[in-house]
Amino acid sequence: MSALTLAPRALYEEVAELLRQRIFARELEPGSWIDELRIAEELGISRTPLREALKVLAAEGLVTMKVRRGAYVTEVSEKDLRDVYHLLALLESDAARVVAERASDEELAELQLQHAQLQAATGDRDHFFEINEAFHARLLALSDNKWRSQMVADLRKVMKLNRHHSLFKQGRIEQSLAEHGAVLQALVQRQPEQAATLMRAHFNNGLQAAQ
Amino acid sequence: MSALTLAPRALYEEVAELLRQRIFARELEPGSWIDELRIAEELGISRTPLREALKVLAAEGLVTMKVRRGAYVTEVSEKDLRDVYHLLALLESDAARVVAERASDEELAELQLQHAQLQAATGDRDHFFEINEAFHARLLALSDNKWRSQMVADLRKVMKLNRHHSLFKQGRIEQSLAEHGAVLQALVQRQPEQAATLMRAHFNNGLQAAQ
DNA sequence: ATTCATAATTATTGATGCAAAATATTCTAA
DNA sequence: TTAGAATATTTTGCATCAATAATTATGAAT
Repeated sequence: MSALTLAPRALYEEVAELLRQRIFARELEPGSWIDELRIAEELGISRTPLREALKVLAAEGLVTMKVRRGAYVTEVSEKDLRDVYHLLALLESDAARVVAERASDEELAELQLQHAQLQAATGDRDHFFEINEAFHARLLALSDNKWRSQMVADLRKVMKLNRHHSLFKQGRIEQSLAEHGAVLQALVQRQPEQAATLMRAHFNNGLQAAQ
Repeated sequence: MSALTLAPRALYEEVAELLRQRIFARELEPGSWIDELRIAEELGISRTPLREALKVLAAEGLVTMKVRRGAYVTEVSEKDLRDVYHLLALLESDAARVVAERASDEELAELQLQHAQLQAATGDRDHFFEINEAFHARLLALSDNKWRSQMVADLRKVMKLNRHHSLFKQGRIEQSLAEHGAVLQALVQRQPEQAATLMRAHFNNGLQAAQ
């Protein structure tokens, strides 16, 4: 990949990203033990940067460290998923409230553009999912609180760990699009409480669909 | 400490905790570079567990890693502090709402006991601070969402990084105690929205005092 | 005297090696 | 045949070592 040479990251960062992808792709299954030696050999690296990467993932909640037992892919229970959705609803609805209050007209127009792209992507599930994430990420960025953005990013990673992922359900895509549209309308009309309420509902519906 | 032998942790965990204390004690100042070699020698350990500890602290937000430049103690700006307080208000007020709805009478009685201890500690600033933290931690635990507890714990660490700490201000202790009492009353009277509102006010006042 | 280039020093990053601990296996005894 | 103990193997965790990158200092040229 050419990006690696252009934006040089430390090896442990690269490894952390690769492990994330393997975890989300279920190549590393929740509950399973992560064989340091095997992966280090496979990647042609030493255990040192791999161990540092595992500690980063542990802080994100994707893996769980056990003393003298090594690293395990975190298992996300039904209750965990409910708890995570609860927090995402809380944090992102608050973000929507802030954006409705403080974003510029240009920034809101940008969100509308992204929503239009989302509308055009209902046919391609993976593409829809990608743009959907970008929309939420942009809203977060507009709410201008890097700590919240970081927390939401971590929670979303945990959410993706669970096999019952809302957007995987039939019919959820259309409903999700409609809910996004409603939130967007509230944002554009500068109705903070309405935007927050609709965003909360969006997550509650997502949780319903995931169960 | 005898606890260390009873609950054996990995060395990097011990080191992480020690670094946290040094950071909070301002022995390591915000913005300053962390000399790995020096600290490793000082502690009589190798740099490997120290580096792993630094990555844990980086994930918590206490230190910032720069590529090929090592670790720096995070500098918390005024805006950062406002943003962190905003999130703490959001998360802990929600926790108060949940506790008012779902905690058992015994659990609420336990909180009342802690509040009584807080009342008795207004003379000793450090002691008051300690019990205050325990009260908030207990409330969080009762709200039964480990992801929120983890996030709040991380945010509180960042908050403690800032030199303008609300409880350091004169007169804030008495006000803080009164606000705690009001929250507790709402909890005992099972008024979720009132508890949430009062908790939000508690944090907003804390932020005012910190500036 | 100042600026640019080169060299030297310093510190981070990654690899390798070793010891301790935990688990699995095998052997013996009941 | 099964249970328990001892041994062997596997794997983590820490230390040491090597290499790469960055910064600073020194020297030369304009």
